[in-house]
Amino acid sequence: MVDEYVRERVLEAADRLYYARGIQSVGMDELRLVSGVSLKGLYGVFPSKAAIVLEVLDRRHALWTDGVTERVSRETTPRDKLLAIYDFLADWFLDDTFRGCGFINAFAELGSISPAVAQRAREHKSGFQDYVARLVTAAGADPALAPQLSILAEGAQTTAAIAGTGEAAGHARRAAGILIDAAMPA
Amino acid sequence: MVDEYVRERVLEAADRLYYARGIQSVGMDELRLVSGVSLKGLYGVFPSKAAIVLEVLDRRHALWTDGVTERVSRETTPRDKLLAIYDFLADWFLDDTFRGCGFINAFAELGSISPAVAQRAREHKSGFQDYVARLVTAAGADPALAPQLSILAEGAQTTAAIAGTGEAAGHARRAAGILIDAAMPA
DNA sequence: CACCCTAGAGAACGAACGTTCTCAAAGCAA
DNA sequence: TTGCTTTGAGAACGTTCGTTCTCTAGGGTG
Repeated sequence: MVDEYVRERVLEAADRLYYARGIQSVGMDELRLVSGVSLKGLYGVFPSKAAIVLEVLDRRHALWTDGVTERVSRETTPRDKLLAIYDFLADWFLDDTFRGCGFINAFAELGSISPAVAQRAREHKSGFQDYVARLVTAAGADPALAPQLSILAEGAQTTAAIAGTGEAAGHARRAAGILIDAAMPA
Repeated sequence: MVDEYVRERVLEAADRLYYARGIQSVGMDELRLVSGVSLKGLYGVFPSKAAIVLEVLDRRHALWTDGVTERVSRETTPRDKLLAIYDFLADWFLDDTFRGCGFINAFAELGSISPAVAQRAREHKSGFQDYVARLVTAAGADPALAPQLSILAEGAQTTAAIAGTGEAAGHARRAAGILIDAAMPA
């Protein structure tokens, strides 16, 4: 299907632009320019900018989930799997396109005026929290560890974004190690 | 000075509107309506919307700093002072106007297109991190504890904002207690 | 009362936005 | 070639924004 190819080109360009500069700061004309798809083409495949935004978020959620699970799966022990989350973050923070969590950014920008955007952000975050909770359960640790590790990951992302440096990943990783040790059975 | 009164009325209304709905979503006309200051009056006291945004951020930084230090000062032991940060957050999260950290939100919305906004966000965060570091030093704990506690506070704010609930404060507080114990001399 | 200065209401302006429309070029079928 | 359909470039439309301008009403001062 040629439509699928056009869709992907648009979504890839939209994700890059929206993430780098904010959603409201990027107009349809610039998306046309960068994606190479004419305005008529854009509106032939998507009904509106709002629909593109939601699909971009869905796509980004899938990329994030794949990236984290892939990195975690490379470790063998339950403890290392939990810590791998912060290794994944460390790598991400070094990417010079890194500008924080796209869902936090989208929520900050549109969460209060677009219920659909707010819902995607909530689903993204609760999905991650559930994933961490499953890793914690598999590790046989106190379930209370899960939200603590999630909050550390969350805080590392915004701290790194605003500071413009990646150190937060290491700080969060060390804190996670201590919390894991405190929550794991001897 | 009557100008000072007008300024404060404008800044208070702007802060409330920008925080609740995002900066770009609030026009000067609505600010006129809510503040009760005419457009001519607005532009008589502020040169532009961008200037209002920066002053709103400065004002919000002062309010945050005052609120945290006041809450911390009510505790006596170094350990309780550190934990008081999360008690302050817990109260804030219960406020039904709570919508996350205004600096994270402003950074997400404008950080990449307004260097001045990005700078205020960085200054706000590094100011808080320095404050936590001073409390950690006063407690005689390992300095590495400071960024860990800052990241927990950061993560609690965004987690609470997106989830729409305040539980994150308690989770962060419990994690902080464990990290403090691990970093304090016996 | 007459005068002047101020200040508010709101029109006006130029730019930018999301979305739709026009029109000419291009591809394809016969 | 001729005719039909599709497509892209970009003009156009209606709205909204930040900012400025106009005009008028009101209030203080002589």
